[in-house]
Order: sequence, then structure tokens, then C-alpha cells
Amino acid sequence: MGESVGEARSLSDEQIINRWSFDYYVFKALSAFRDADYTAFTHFTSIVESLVVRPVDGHSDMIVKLRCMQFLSRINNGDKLDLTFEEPKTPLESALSVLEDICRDMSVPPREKERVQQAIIETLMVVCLRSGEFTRAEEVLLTHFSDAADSAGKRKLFESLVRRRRSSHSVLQLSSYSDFKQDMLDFIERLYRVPEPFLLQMLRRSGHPGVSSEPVTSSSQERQKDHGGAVRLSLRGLRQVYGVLSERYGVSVSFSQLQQELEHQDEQEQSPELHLALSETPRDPESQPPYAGMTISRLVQEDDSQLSDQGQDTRSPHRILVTSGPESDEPELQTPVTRSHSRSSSTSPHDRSPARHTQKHIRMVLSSDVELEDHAASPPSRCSSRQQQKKKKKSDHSESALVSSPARPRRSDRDTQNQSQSSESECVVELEVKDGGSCIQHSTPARPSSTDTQRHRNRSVTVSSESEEHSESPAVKTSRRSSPSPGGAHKRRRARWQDVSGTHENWSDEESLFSSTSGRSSKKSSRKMWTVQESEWLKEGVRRFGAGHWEKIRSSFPFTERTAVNLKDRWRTMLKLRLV
DNA sequence: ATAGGGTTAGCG
DNA sequence: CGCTAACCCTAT
Repeated sequence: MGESVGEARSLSDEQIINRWSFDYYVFKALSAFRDADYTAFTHFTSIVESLVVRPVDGHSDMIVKLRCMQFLSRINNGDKLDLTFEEPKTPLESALSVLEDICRDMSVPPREKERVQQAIIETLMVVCLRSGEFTRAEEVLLTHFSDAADSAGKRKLFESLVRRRRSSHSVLQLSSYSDFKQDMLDFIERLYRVPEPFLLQMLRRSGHPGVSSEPVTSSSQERQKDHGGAVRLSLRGLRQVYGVLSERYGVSVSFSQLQQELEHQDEQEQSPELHLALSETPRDPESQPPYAGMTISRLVQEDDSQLSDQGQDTRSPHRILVTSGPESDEPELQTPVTRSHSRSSSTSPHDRSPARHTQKHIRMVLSSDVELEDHAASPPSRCSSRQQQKKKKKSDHSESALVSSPARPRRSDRDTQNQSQSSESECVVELEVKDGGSCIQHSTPARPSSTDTQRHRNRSVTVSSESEEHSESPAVKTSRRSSPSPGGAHKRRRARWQDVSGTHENWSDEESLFSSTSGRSSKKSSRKMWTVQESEWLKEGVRRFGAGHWEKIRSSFPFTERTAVNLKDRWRTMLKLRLV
């Protein structure tokens, strides 16, 4: 309310809330894994995965958690040889490389690492043999079974099995895959114990029944099955927290601060409001700028890449910039639009246009596998709008990636190359959580996926957005919307769609951190545009390690499906576009 | 492993 | 058809 506190720091509300959600769902995923509820694990995992593509307040634990999740989801699918996470590799081989990453930045005792490696490799062998994949087994044998002394015996055994094409043997029956999974989980949990997520703490403190206080509870009791289950649970927490936060203005308080303060106050029974209130006055001596030493210090989305334009007038399909206003709970959405000159007079780079509020309802489809045929929801316009005259998909790609990218070129004004004010391109504005319905809505600027092939992948995303008063490029020469409709609430949703998608605030095409591409899948998943998040990681990486150390950078951030060369190329592009 | 030039996908 | 970001190839 009062002063604009901490406006400088401003993280968007979404970043903060996403962080809470992130922590929460990671926690849930681990619990599910522990309970051997692997279906739930998969679900939580996919939630985390889609969260991560959104801007999130990066914190040092994030990478660790992501790595753990990556590791476990590969382990989880390790017995399915037809899945792949990274192209040529089997899930367990991917797990091995994730393990490398984990060890690189977490200091794992060498012996432990070896043990885990060995366990994975042996399990992989068993899996291969059991399923009769002898050639694959042989490759594994050659590539992974080093001449470690202690594995010599087993190596011999496996060799003979491979040679004799035996897919049944006492050894193969001995080991149970689920034991293996739990073993791997133990490893992860020894390595890193996930603290109780903030949202759960809040919930517990607010007296919500059924929230157990122990960090990792065992089994079913933890998910409140009666109504709504886990999802509802989180939404409640989210809403509470969000409401409070909104009131208090502020999202500039770091999560860790909140957590710390929560911990400091164990003795006092207080309501969430009070906690939050307290958190505004950082009375912690040590509290330095919250984001000082973070691994990913700013995951803010900047206007990115894919916006280069070689400038014709219709440039800048407007960039959207959300700042969390100190006073209003709603982030504002700024769109320095097209012909910048048209309104440039009033628009300085950091000028937030006051009158501009955009509301969006965010819908997140939780069920990862639901095939959401969204005729209703998705305007047909996205096909029609860009008449796809290009249907020459080079090959079959039955479910190919449709990574169509609305390359919406736009030149970034090379404003501050510093992080100081990285313009966020965010379009999320208001979370609307319904009481009963309890479905979160998650809007992702889904780009026009067009291509008749298939317009939804398992991660179906629907966007419903309405913006009020939203000046925007009329550049679209009259073709599709004609009336300016001042203040018109409804507006062409069609154009809006396009624009949203066009801005690339960040499309998450991110071919999944955790989920695998099914076996027959695309050998070449087409080209993946770089997400803003990825670009941020890259920037941060270059900042930390210097340009040229691409491999180091790659392994220090949860990139998926990006090679060091990709990073290098991307960096080159970013330089060219003066995005750095 | 990286740099740098060449190639391609995908859009206007 | 031209353009560009992403991707590929290869010498170092």
C-alpha cells in the first residue's frame, strides 16, 4: 500500500508464485516417488516441467531440484527401453549423464557415485537382457562397463548372457526394478533433502487439517483425497498466499526470506497474514539482496531473441512487459507497440503505462495425458490466420514436434544490457482460482501451432485471454481487425491470439525436462526455438563462466536437449541481435 | 571442445 | 524468393 517498497527488485508475482509452486510440486513428486506412486510422480513431474518454462524466481536450490527430478524421472522410466530422453540414449543412460551433472555441482562422495553408477548400469543390462535387446546390451557392455575390478565378475556374466542370447537367468530375476528405484531415491534423498515447501508450511500454519508436518510423509495420507486432492490443496495455499501478497503489495520479498521467518516463528501461532507482514521488514541481519548469490539469479524473461526484425514499419509486434506494481496487485502489461513512434512520446523504457491492465485467466491443464481437443477454446483462427501454405513437412513425423515458431521478429532496443531492468515479457496477469472448480489456468503463449498435423501435444495448453484496453499493433493492415474499439473489452480475440503467440514471451516448447519422447519419436524434433528462460540461463552462464565454456555452461543449468554447440550458436545469435 | 562457415526450416 | 534463427559440418 504505502510506499513503493522494493520496486527495484521487482519480481513479478508470477515468478514468486511459480517458485512456490515449483517447490511444492517437486516436494509432491518426491513424496509420490517415495510412495511408489509413480503415476502421481509422473503427473507432478509434468507440472514442474511446465512451471519451469514460465518465469520463476530462481533460487539456488532450483537447479538441484531440477536435476533430482530429471534423474528420478529417467530412473522411473528406465525399464522402458523404447523411451528416450535424449536421443540415442536409453532412459538409464540419460540418468547416468544426469548423475554426472549432479556430481559436478553437488560434491557427491566418489564411492557413492560409483555405486550408483554401477547400480544403474547393471540395471540397464538387466533391462536390456530381459527384453531381449542383446545388441543394445552389448553396446552397454562395451561403453559403460569399464574395467573396474569389482565389476569384472558381473561383466563376465553379462557377456556370456549376451553371447548366448539368454534373456532369463537367475541373476536377472533377482533384482527388482522397484527396489532399484527406491534405492536411487534414497541416493537422491541422502544427497539433498527437500525442505518442506513454503506452501505447505503456510497451509499447516493456517490450521488446515490434514497437512502433515513431516516433510516426507509416507503414503496416501498425504494427499488429501477427499476433495480435489493434491491439486486443490495447492490452489488453496496459492490463493491464500497470493491474496495476502497482493494486499501487501509486494512480491519483492524473496521466498527464502519468508521461509526463514517462518522458521523463526515456530513458537508463535500466527496466521499467514502476519507472517507475510513480518517478512516485509527484513530483520535478518544477513539478509543481503535476496538474489545475490543465486545460481540462477534472474530468470526473468527478457524480450528475447526471436525478435529481431529487420525492421520494416510493422516491427515490434509489441512487446509485453509486466511489472509488478508496487501498489496494485496486478502486474501491468505494457505494450510498447508497433510503430514505436506512435506512442513513444509517452513511453520511456521504464514507463509503465498506468492505464493498462490486462487480465488473463490462466488455465493449466493438469492431466498431462488428456488430449484436449479444444475446438471450443482455441480459436480456429490460429490456423486460419496464417494460412499455412507450407505443408511440406519433410517426412512422416507422425507426431512431430510442430515446433512451429512464429518468428516474430523484432529488434530489441538494446536498452540496458544489464540486468538492471530486464524487460520482462510476461503476459500473465492474474491468477484466477475458482473456488470449487479448482482448476488452475495456465496461459502459455501458445504459438500458433498450425500445421494440420496435430495441434496439441500431450501438454495441452489452452489460453483464454481477454485484455481490456490494449493498444496494439494495428499494423495488421486492416485485414483482421478493423475497429479500434476503444476500451472494447471483447476485442478480437483472434488478433490477440496471434499477438500473444507472436511475442514469444516464451514459448515453452521445451521438449520436456523430464518426460521422454516416445521411442518411435522424431529423430529430429525439428528445430526448437530458444525459450526466454533458456536464453537467461545462457546469459547467466556466460556471465559466470565466460563465453566459450559452453560445455560447462550447459552442464550448469538444466538445459535439455541443447548441446554445447547449440549454446554457442545461440550466443552468437544473441550477440548479433544485441540481446546481450 | 570450440570457432566459424555452411545449410536448412519456416515464415513473410 | 529472401531472410533469419537454429542447426550442421569440420578444421583446429
